[in-house]
Amino acid sequence: MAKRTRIKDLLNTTEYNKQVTVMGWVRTFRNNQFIAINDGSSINNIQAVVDFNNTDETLLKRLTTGASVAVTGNLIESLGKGQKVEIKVSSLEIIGDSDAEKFPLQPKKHSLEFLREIAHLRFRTNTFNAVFKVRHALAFAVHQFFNDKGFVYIHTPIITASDAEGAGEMFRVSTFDPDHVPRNEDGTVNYKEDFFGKATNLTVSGQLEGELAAMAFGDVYTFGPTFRAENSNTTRHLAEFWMIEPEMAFYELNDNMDLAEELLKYVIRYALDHCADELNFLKERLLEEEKNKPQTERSGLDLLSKLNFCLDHDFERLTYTEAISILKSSKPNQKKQFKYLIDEWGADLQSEHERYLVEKHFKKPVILTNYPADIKSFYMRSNELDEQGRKTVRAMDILFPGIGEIVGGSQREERLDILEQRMDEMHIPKEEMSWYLDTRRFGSAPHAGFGLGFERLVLFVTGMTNIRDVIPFPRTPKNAEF
RNA sequence: UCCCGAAUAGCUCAGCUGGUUAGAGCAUCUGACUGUUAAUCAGAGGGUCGCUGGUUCGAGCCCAGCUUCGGGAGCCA
Repeated sequence: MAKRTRIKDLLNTTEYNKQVTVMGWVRTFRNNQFIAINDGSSINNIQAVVDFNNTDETLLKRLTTGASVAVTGNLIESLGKGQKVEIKVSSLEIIGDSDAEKFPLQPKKHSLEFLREIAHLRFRTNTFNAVFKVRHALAFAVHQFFNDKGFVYIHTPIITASDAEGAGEMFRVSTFDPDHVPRNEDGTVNYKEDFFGKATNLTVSGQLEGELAAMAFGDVYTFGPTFRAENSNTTRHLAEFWMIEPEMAFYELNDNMDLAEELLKYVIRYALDHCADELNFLKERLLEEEKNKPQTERSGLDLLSKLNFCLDHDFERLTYTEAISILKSSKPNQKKQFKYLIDEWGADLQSEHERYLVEKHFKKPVILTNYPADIKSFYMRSNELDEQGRKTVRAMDILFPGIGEIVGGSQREERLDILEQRMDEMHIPKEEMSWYLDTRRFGSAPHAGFGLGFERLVLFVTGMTNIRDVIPFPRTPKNAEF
């Protein structure tokens, strides 16, 4: 094809009176002469002006919303207000027609629910253009952050045989014909006949494999798709989501927290620096949205202020025990406004409690640490019993306003005997995990890591409120379209 | 999975106490206009009221079940 110039470059230029060719999709065609063209390079359109008196009428009729076009013409300073530059069209070609009666996107506001039903076309809207640009920038920033720090990007397997991670329900991977599953004499499924010769699943976490690599490279991370077959129907859960999981040798819990906070601030700053147009658009969009909400439900800060606030303040760090005592004496607990009242140490925190801490009490991101051992995973590093004889582990959760848990991590238990004891207590089969325990048998070392839910990060940075709107093709219970 | 709510034109919604031919804005189409910014003006077309069953002389409206969607909870990232 002929060379094209990206609209983004033209919008920023001051070099007028030069011949340019632009290819993109028609957003609107106004007044029989003004084509707003978008090619995805910018959230902003370029205006191409057609001389309708000297243009074939049937050609003009084909300038419908969604059609792809190539226009060539002189780039000039715009004669109208609202844009700096425009193209005075000398040649116009419709590359692909778009039947106006059938094309579902109109030059007007659509509900996110409707756009979710046409996720294959929603890329063509301003909102999703912005969201997925920011998503890209964040992903890129993650790699840059770790690469600059000398971390090794490890590709952990997507198909796994281990089912001991306990991170959630798993999707089975099998080539069996579901109508003719081979069985053993006792009626159980004979997985020896299956593709891998054993029962296999889609991964729920790359952590255990990450630990293996960390015991050689020191600092590693994974960034890949993760699958949970939980029947979760919320604005914060996906059956297929992307997770970033760094794992660092010779790290303790504090080092782990430092890294997580640094990472989050780095990628947020990167988005602010590289997606100014997009974030500004999303900010305005959010303000518009909130106009229809009662005062009490509006967020105090606009999107950009919220992100900057996050960069300018240290995350609040406190232990589970400290959190319980704050919650115990909190107003909603005293006035019995919590659905689940806090009375005893050891209870798991409900999201209403997490929200109270983050959104009401501290009003900033919070890192909770040292949870009761009973409510956490087997691999987390045990602390000494506290003065009251209570057992905690070196876990940390980072809670973000409006999102809840965005990071979950811990220092890992590096002592073989204690790890094995914990596995026994929690009925985790040690035989199947022998490869994992080898890390503790041979040159064990203190290490730590965490998982960052990528879509939850994108939610926070874009200000979107439903996780289905920050991944191109969301997979949720009863939904695997496209 | 549980609780709450919703489903009416392509989209966003209205539809009274159950009563004649189900409405509006936007979009679309036709025409006019021609420096517009979600252009404007005039006109036209467009409906199995989510599905199944029930109550009733009569159901978009009431009842039951189902489906899908939204919000919240749980599980978590």
